[in-house]
Amino acid sequence: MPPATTPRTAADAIDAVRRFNRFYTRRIHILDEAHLRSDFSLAAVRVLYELAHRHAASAAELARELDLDAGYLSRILGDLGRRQLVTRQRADHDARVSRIRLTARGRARYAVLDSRASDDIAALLEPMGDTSQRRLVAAMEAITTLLDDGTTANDRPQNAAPYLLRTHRPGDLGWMVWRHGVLYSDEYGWDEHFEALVARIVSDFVANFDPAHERCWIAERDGENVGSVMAVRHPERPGVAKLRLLLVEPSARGLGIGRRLVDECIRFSRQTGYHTLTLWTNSVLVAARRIYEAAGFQLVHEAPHDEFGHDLIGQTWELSL
Amino acid sequence: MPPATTPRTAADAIDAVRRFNRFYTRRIHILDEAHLRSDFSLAAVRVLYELAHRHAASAAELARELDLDAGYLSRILGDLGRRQLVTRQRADHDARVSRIRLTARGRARYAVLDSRASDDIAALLEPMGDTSQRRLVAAMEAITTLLDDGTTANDRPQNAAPYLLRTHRPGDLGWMVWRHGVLYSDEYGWDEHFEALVARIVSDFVANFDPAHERCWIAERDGENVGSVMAVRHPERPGVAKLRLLLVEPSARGLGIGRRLVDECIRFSRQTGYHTLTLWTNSVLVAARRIYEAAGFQLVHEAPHDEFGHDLIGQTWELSL
DNA sequence: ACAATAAGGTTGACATTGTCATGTGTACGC
DNA sequence: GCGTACACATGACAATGTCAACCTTATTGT
Repeated sequence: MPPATTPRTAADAIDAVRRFNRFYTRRIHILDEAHLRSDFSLAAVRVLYELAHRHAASAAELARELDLDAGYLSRILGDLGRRQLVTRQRADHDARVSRIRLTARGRARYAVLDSRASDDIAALLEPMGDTSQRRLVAAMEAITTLLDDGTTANDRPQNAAPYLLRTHRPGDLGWMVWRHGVLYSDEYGWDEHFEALVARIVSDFVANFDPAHERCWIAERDGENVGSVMAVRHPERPGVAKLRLLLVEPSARGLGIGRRLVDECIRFSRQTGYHTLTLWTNSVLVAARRIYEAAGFQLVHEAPHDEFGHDLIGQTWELSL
Repeated sequence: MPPATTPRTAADAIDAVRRFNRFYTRRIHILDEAHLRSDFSLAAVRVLYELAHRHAASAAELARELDLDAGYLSRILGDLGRRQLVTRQRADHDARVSRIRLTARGRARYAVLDSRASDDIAALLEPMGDTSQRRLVAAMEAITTLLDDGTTANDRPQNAAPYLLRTHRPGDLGWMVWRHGVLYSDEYGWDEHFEALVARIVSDFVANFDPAHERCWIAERDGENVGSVMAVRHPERPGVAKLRLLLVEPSARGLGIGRRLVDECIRFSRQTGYHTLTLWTNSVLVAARRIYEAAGFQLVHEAPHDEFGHDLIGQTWELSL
């Protein structure tokens, strides 16, 4: 998984889309080959699919839905009818249109095709691992959602939030170390000591984990992690929670994710019974600072330090809950 | 389409993939229509594309790459040749194969097609907004990466050195935590305690780092990390080095990367003056075990443990240098 | 050196798939 | 009821894809 290259220009995005089209035209040929092992054409299979998933349909509906030529479709239906897989009868309300339905026979034939296709996909997914599968499915759903709007029916409600928060899963903690390391190196030139600090925090989190009083949130979009934060018990001060490892991927900034993560932390800390939420940050992180200020945090302490390979000013912020 | 749900069962994942296939077969028809406004067939356009993006090709290469019937392709090329868009000449090294190249004319014709296709995609993307565009591209890249490994990769010839080794850079240590967490969870069901252990190892590595006697290697392929290992001083036994965090991505297995990483470790340890190289692993990791055995490591200790949420047998292996 | 075999490419015959124009019957507004 | 639009069917045909036979050149094994 490459660090999801964000397109810099419109041309890059266009290329990426075209590259995907080429990739998927090749691929779809391979994926859709269930029909090759049957005596149905791809078009016929698609028709059968549509019929199996709606009670009855008119030819015009099918043609529109599948983008088939009316004449061509007529012939496909004729053939399916001859093989007694579908019935066609005049619609009551309009003698021009024909109600097309699958016969029991047709339904049975389709079931075979269907399970064969499922098996094919299962074979594709099987060696893949849960994490990858989830990512694949999420990415496919994202594409569908993003492209669907214009052309196909707008029958879907406005998908509410383009991201979701969840607690951590295997791999997430490592992801946090990785992305902190990469982004703070890229954006501020911090060295590996920062990455090591994050690794330490993460490992301590697991070592001392108290599910009732501590939590880690991951912001996920299209199956891809785009943000994180955790709330842990302050090691020395009872009743005080510590917010740590707030991060939002550059590609997902400006959506209010950082804000949302901090809010979630505050809500949790308050509800859990802490009286204070504290955090340590650095003066150079201005975007984060704004979030903390807006949430009501007060700057209580500042001190210069030179970890991470730079002269920095560390800050402690606190919020009374 | 429901708001990006994560699949609960394998069946859900299969359905999701099939849904996407159906969606994209419809969609690709619409996206790829640039060729409809030209006097080239889709297949011909694909051939032109391939030719435009490589210096020259043989018919067999094209047929393989585009999954076209040899006879069909021959005819397409014949037609393109007649229209003076490509030239075909015998290859020097093998009189059976023909070197096929685009002529200047062909290049010009392709450029028109190409820009038309770009315009189409641009029109698709234009109303979309930056964030959505980025999401779309990221999702497409994710799918390509996830699906590409298995099938298309096989077509790729064994290019000489498909990977390179280097020492670690910012982000690499976090990457190691992440991938260890994900892969051991996917493949063996290990829990976050393993991930935390890796994070601890990584953070200790940085805290005590002695560049002259310790090192971390990353295997990189196509700019992507695909493997790792590190050699560190044994904390208690002077003169003993420890090999840790050997990992190879599933997509890059079978290329001898694991072997190579271990060899590198041995070479380094020997050269640095250690007298022994030791490592801790688990009996379930059979692939790794084979590498250690082949490299001459001896099993010196075994003990059951139940970290990581499973009953496991830990093993210590050693090699005299 | 030579036969057997395989690979690259071409061609003819053919099947499948898709397109277009046209025709028939029906619905509907005026 | 007349004109127009729609649903569907059909004929004619073009485009696309498949298969097997064939020629030529390499490669392999003996």
